[in-house]
Amino acid sequence: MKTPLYIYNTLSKKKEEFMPLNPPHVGLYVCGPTVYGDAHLGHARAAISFDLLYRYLKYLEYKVRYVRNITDVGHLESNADEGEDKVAKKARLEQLEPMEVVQYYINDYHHNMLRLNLLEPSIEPLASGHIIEQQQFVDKILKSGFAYEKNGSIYFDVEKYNTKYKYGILSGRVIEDLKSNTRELEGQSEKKNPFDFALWKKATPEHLMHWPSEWSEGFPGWHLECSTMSTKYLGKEFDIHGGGMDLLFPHHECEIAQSTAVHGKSSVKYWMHNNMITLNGQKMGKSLGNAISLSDFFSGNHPLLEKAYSPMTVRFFMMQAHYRSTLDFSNAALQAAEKGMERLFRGIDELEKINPSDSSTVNIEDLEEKCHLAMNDDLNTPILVSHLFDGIKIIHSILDGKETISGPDLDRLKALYSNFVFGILGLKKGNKEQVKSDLSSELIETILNLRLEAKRKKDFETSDQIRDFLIELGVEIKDKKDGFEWEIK
RNA sequence: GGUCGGUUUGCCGAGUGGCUAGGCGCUGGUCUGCAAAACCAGUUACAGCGGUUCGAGUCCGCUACCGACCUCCA
Repeated sequence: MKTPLYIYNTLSKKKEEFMPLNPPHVGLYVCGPTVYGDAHLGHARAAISFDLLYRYLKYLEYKVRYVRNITDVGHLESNADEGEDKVAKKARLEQLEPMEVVQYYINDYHHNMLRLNLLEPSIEPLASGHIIEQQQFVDKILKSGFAYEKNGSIYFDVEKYNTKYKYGILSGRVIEDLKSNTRELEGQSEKKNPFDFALWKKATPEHLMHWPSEWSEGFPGWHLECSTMSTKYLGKEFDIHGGGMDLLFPHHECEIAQSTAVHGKSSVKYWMHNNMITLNGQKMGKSLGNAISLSDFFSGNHPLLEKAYSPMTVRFFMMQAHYRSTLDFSNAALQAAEKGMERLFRGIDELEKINPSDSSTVNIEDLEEKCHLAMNDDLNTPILVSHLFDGIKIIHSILDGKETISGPDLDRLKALYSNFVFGILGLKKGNKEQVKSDLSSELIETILNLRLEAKRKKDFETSDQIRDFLIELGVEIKDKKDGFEWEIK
């Protein structure tokens, strides 16, 4: 690769050249979902953003270990230290075992991620499976002196930490501001400061999920699981930590504090954050009640949806925007993406019809270089997509006889689309091709041949009747010069 | 209130100070028995005001509006 990969590091607020700690190995950790509700468009944004990164790193021939966790405990509601565990709450409401709730939503998440054509992470650890490790981590923080015990709960001492290190390096927050701004809520008297966060929390009697420890029967704090599991599987120092921008503070800031307290420095070299999906300009979020689930998108079963959108439409929609920009949901935008993607796929299909010439009048190498440049510039997929559409114009020009392409260049162009569209953007074609191979497709073609015959005999009444009949059944007919093509709508 | 980000052509959405992003839509054309589909062409905007510069969506300042985080969130 002529140009190196640059990625935006939230820590430095700059695009930095990506240089792995131990090439060709790359450690990538991404905050996955808290499994207490249906996977929604926001989950898809994060997952797809980092799936893109994962795919591109692999394309660049890095050996990537991709860890994406699942939060199934320790994630509290309303207040990080006093609220009720989200999973436990759901379980109580639905009279289910907590792990039953967890399993249900993990299945839902996996199912939807698979439909979005996400590659599976190398490791997908559950917080509940790492209680011992988290307790050990708490122990280390206690030994480092940056935590204190109160009534069986362990809290991180942010103020003390701030005297030796600096709290707030990622979010740009300063502790003095936090002192004046952190909202005072009731029942926080256990903590020295309101911005201290729980590492281990003693369980109240109604709390369903708890484990024994030397401090109390309790459960780990939310921020702890990511510090524990990322360093367990990727080492004390690793390359990339990703997640949604909404996790930047306090979650990721606390992770940095925890790791630094134990290891003396932050574990993460590059912090990457995807931006939010908005709905009418407002963040789409579970807690705001305006999140549309992925299942709804795929079925079209939601008052705000004018129709069903395929997983690939959703994926392409996101690829047309940069991962660090907010992306506003609308039916118009989704439908525009759907049509654009169809045009892209049609163009790629046309590739197979090209006959190579002795020489090229088109510059495929240049196109390829532009695609790489776009991706190397902090994964600029909108620019990449624009180049891919330029390539589609080239394909049509060749088929029109306006341009020529040599055999090697044709292979190169095919490889380009295969690599970038299917490999890196992670798009895949629908199942229309499958339909074409079975009996019904043969029937459709037989009927269309009869129509063609009628047209030749200028029996337009019959041919139009057949056309109306098939359109009624959802078959789209595309008349060509000497024949026809068709598609299931 | 504090911190940070945004305001781009009808819509979505990129833009590294100087030459057309791209998609959708729209208009015209090609093809066609008609239509549809497809393809081709056209469609030059950068919230406001001031400044820096030979030259500014692009840098600086101010104003207006919108949003994110500061509480769980992808």
